[in-house]
Amino acid sequence: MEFRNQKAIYLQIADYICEGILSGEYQEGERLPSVRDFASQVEVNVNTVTRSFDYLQQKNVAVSRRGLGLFVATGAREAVYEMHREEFFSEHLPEIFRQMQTLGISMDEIQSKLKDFTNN
Amino acid sequence: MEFRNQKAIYLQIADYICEGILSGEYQEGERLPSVRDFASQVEVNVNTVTRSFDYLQQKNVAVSRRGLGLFVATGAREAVYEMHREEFFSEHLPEIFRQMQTLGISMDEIQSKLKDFTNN
DNA sequence: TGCAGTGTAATATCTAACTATGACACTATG
DNA sequence: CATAGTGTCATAGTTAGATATTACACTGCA
Repeated sequence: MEFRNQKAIYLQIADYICEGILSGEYQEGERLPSVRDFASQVEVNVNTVTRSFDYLQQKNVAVSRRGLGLFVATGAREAVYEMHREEFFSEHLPEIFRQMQTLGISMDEIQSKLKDFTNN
Repeated sequence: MEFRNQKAIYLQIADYICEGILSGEYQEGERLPSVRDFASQVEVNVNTVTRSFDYLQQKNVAVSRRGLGLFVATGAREAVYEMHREEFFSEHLPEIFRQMQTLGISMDEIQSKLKDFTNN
């Protein structure tokens, strides 16, 4: 897993898990990999994954059961969907629009790039 | 000036200045506000602005003259333009496309939001 | 020359994020 | 009951970013 500098690693891991939930890779009620498995898999410290897990619980996306593991919460998929949609439209997209204005990039250009993107 | 958590403040200040250069607010060869002016204006420490200035010099966007101030470098506008365009197409846009896929957002929806954006 | 306004440098403190490591409590299973 | 695999807690150390403060070197100008 490759990380970006801008965003905290534990948040990127949480995002990664959320995408797994959206895609259906992780079903509601299903157990997620253990902190230690995750840590070695993405080559990160256990504490960092623990922080991701804490974050997911705080957002009602996951529930931990001591001695058992971390499980996808019921209603998690819808919760994640709403959260990400909200963030997308209120934060990411406006920023993209701003940059398009500043850089003089047209919607046609975006359309063209989208074709390239979906073909690769 | 409002800052985001995700990105370092000194980089956001640098971005702000770069946008001023792109928009023509700051012409090439023109002097930028002093570190102390900037610091009090955006309510940030002098050291943070200094870091922004260092960054801009490192990117060949500005040149400092001791005792005089920081000046927009010749060719800065084109340099900033290329840098931001590159970043936009290789990093921001692909991320947006990924999220569109994950969240099931169509290009029509984006078009519609763009209209809202440009009208406000 | 003196002074105010420049960038710059040095030092110290604080916080968030990440790492390293060890330990503890709980659960299922043999 | 013992053990392996869970989450969790505690401690300590590192780094980047931001702050606070003081001081220095340079420049233009009165």
